[in-house]
Amino acid sequence: MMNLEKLQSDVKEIGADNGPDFIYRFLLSYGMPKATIARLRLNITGEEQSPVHVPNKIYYQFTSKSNLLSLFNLLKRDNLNKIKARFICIANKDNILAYDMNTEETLLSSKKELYKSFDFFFPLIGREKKVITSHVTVNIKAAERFAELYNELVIANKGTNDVDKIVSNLMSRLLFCFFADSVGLISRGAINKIVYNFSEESGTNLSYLLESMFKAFFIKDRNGVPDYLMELPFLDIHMFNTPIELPRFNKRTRKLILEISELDWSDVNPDILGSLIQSIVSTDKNNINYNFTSVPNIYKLIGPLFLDELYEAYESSKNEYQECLNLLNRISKIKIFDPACFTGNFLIVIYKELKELESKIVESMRNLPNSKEVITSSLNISQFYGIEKNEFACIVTRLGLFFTECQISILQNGRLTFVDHLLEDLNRNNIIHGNATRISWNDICPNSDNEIYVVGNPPYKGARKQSKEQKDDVEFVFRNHNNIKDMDYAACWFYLASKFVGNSKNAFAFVTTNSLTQGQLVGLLWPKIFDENVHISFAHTEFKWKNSGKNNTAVTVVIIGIRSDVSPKRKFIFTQTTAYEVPWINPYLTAPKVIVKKQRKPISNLPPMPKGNMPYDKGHLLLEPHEVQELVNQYPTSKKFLKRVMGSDEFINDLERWCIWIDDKDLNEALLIPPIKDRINHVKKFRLNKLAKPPHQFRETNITKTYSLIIPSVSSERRTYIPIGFVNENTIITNLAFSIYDCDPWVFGVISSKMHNLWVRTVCGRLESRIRYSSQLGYNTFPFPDISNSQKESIKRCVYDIITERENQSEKSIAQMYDPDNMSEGLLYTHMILDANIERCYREEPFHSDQERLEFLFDLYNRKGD
DNA sequence: CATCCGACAGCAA
DNA sequence: TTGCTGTCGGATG
Repeated sequence: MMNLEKLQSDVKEIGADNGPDFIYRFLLSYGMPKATIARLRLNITGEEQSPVHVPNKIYYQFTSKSNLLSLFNLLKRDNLNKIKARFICIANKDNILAYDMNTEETLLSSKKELYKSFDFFFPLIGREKKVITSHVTVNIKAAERFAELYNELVIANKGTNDVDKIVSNLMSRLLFCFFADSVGLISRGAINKIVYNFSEESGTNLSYLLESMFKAFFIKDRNGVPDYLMELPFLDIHMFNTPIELPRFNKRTRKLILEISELDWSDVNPDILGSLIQSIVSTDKNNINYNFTSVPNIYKLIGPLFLDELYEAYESSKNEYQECLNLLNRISKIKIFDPACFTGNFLIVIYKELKELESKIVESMRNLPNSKEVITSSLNISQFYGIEKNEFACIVTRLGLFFTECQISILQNGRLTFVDHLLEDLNRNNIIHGNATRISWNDICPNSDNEIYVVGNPPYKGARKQSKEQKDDVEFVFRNHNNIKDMDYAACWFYLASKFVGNSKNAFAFVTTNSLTQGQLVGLLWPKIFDENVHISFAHTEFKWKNSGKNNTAVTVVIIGIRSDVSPKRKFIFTQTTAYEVPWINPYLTAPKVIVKKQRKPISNLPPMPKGNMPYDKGHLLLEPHEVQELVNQYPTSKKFLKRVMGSDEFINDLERWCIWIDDKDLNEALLIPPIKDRINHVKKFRLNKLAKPPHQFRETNITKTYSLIIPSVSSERRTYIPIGFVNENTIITNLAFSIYDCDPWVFGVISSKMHNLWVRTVCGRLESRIRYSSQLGYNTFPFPDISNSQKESIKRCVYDIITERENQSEKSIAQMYDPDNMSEGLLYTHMILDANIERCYREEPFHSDQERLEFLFDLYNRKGD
């Protein structure tokens, strides 16, 4: 067992020393044998940049380049999977980027501070579970205390009008005070001291004390400021310049304030700040989910959008004084605009990044022999624009940017200088409180000749889950279009941003739900976007949402970057481990140039595929096996009115479920059975004013005479084939599966085929990443040639073979038979034969890859559409 | 009439 | 708490 404390202190020492032996000493502390390290050293050919590689453990490359993320993207172009290592690391003189191939986490740190995240590399010493480092716990503690204070105040002031408003007003002023305290805008520890000394322990006069404190900041001539507040400076901050109503305090809330003010607020990590605020405002009732974007995800977005390019420009111009000056000038004019900024994570991270680039340029210039004048930084927070609907979050963004500016100033000058200048920046305020779907973006961030980059993570909300207000917003944004009621809320931002960057050299990129790149949304939204003369410039394919908050939202996201057609750039599709250049990126975030729209009827010669029957019953027409037992035992005649039902779950996992199924002519007889009558009454109640269909029946009453095909609408994406099957006339298929009634067996063959499965995976929607079969999108659009009877016969034989093969293992459920890790050879073989038969319907020459199959299908689809 | 979706939902390990 | 995998209902075209 390794001594973790020693490990951490070793990493700290190695990072601080930062000699040329960094990686070797690093590996040594993580328990790598001395012999291995000696061997690694031998491999070095003298080139500074040759990588250090311990197979299956770590791959480390040193670089002289300053932007590690760009280099990481570059490395992805050769596919990280080819490098056999758990950790991929890139480092330059000061910083290190590490990527964990298993957990897909990215760590970006200075070498000096690497010890704070030393647990990131625990897998190297055989520990998977991470411990939380003290550095992080302090910040989380601050966040939790702050949220606790908020909640306690709301409880303590219950009954007061506008409690939330009053409390959040106070919270923003307190947040300001704690930050101001940490950067020395107020003398350090002053807030804690004043509250401790001059308020009653019971908290009764704290409200009054704080009021006087806030007032004191705004009295320029200090007239009327009580002696005990004289150490507070005059700070002309417009957004706090109006008196506010304060909540009542008690012993507990006073104590919390004291505790919070004792914590160190000097580390404005936007990630932490975001989690802090999210925990406070995420209980919001106006149906907006507040989520902050993690720092690694922000980097995924800003790199390809503009940062990589700026760094390239820097690398190529750092030896030319004039070119450096031009670049500085360019940076000082860039505008960054987040129209859904929440607590400003994007803006703060980008501000820091640009500031760092700027200082690198300045440093390069100073070192040039012909360096003339003294160059100083000119990038400032008034180049950062934002819109945020939540007022509190909006204020936090302003404060976050301002204090980041203060911190950088302290870092560069050793102390806080030009305070008036800084305050002026804060007062200029380009962070607007408002609804981004309603106000003109151009008024907030005026288009000019200079570059504007729009970034962010706009709120997602599916069409059926939007509030009335959000629905109206969508209607308003797309007021010039028809057929827009199924838009996701986030689509508003994509459309408005496309209008904003169209025909300019501006560009935008958003983190967003993968729903926008799938299923019906593709056909609904993207043609409208492309009409604005823009195209997808880069994309990061889907990954699971993650941030450092407590409860991670269950959602799968993508990153999409969009540019105007007048200023195209090289196009890249990124995955977690690769980056490849493509000539074109479609809304599915793949390369072929195609958009598949919903079809009412099959475009090929295939029978119609309706959805199954929907109970629409709040469960009252459905019965579990034990309920059937009880019912039949008590009322044997009820047997006549019971049928098996099958949705996806029942079919795939071999579950038994029953329903009440009554022909109209038998209704009176059925009503004689009290439990059935009872159930029907419940359904009647539920359907009141909703549905005309009589309450003893499902909403649809389709039934087969012979056999019907069942196709699950949602199923696991891990299976090679979407399992489908036949059911007889005694089974009712529910709305959770599709069906083809009285289905000819050769159709089973078409739907089971690899060709069809590929098509469905590509053009249908998903539930997160699950397969979501749909008839209008995947079946009706499927291009399949007209085939002869003899072709149908041979497909039929393949189908019978598959069915026989399934019967041979009938003790298993479909899920077990099609378990991707455990499919029987027989079943695999019969499917393979079927695939070959189906593919011969398209052409004689065999297909060599799925890529080729898809391209062939898209081509056929495009031609069928004509 | 009948569909496609969910900043998901619910269960098991 | 994480991993796995499909419910349910209804506004919408």
